[in-house]
Amino acid sequence: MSKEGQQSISSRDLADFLGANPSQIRKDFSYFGGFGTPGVGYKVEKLAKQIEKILKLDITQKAALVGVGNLGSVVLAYQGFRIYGFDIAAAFDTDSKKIGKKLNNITIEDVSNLWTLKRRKINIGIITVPRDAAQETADALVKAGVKGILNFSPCYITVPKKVKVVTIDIAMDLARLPYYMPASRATNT
Amino acid sequence: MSKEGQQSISSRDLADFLGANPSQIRKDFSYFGGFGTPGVGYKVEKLAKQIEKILKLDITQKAALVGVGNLGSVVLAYQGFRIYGFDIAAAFDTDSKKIGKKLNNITIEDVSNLWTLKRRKINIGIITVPRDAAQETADALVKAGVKGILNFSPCYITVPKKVKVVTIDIAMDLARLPYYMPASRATNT
DNA sequence: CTATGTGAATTTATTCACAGCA
DNA sequence: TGCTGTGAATAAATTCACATAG
Repeated sequence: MSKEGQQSISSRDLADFLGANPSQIRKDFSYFGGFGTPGVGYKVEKLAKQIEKILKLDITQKAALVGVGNLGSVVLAYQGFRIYGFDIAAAFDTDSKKIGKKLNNITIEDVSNLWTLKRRKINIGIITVPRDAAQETADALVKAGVKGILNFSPCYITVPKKVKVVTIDIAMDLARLPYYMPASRATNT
Repeated sequence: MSKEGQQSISSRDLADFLGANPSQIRKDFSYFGGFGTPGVGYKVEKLAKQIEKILKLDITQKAALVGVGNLGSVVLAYQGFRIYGFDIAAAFDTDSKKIGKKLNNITIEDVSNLWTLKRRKINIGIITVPRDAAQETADALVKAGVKGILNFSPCYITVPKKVKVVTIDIAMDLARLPYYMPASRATNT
């Protein structure tokens, strides 16, 4: 909107755009102080800046990726992570055939060197290992002093509460669609 | 658990495993009739079958993917979709250089042929086009008679309410982590 | 007038607590 | 005894409704 020269937007239009209720929009923003102008709406530029600040997308932190398999390689290659404040600065794997190889300018290291993260000021871990290895990887990352974990393995992992985990389980999302699809009634008969 | 020979599991253990509250587990299951045995728990096999049935993962439906770009190719290649009842049976794109090519045994077709979906009994659409094209793609899919849409574009799309949309926006999930990370305090000072 | 910000009302989700079954 | 299923109690999220600012 900013690029298109739009100056401001109302909670109603924002709600339409997002498929939500206008009150929801206003209430949510109000929790962070409220930055709209009565009678006008929200200044697009200002709103964007505020949201960036609230979500802390305005600062970049170094991250280490563990598990350079199929998914891991894709994540490593995906530069879009920078927008969200993640700078993938290191990659680890257990496979000796991969260790030492370079991918996207990052040399793959042995997971036994995870402990060096603290020293290297890397405090986000990205888990892209198979499910069975997810918990031990998380443990190692916590031991290495990371403060946040992005978990791509389809499982719940346990960490001390000072560490924040965000699990991204596409499979879980996928499984939602069939449930809502009316066509499935066909098998109920 | 079933593979490991475990016969049954209690709501407490299930809750621990998922990071939830036992009551939550029992309440949720009870909405679908309740299939546990007092004093014992839930029979693992039976539970799995029930959940499959509830989520309708036990039936497969044909799906068409639109947008064979980076993401689209990955999705097309990912056979794991079958588990969730999706059988990707067709792929479409606008790029004439891609049309006619084969990928994973599927010949890429011109999007202008989307209307053939109804005839081909394909009633799920998978959107992997750039954001700007997402809404028009959704419109075309609805016109072609799909009943469900899996939207990988980072935007809200509008469809008639008889059509169910599940949007998978990894970026949105990613953006959550920085917010919760304590280390970010560094910039607040 | 228009659209925000926010208490109050409402709705929805979660948790408690316990009767009753295996 | 151990654990489910479920009403009742509690907590949380959403929506209403309106006073108030531009």
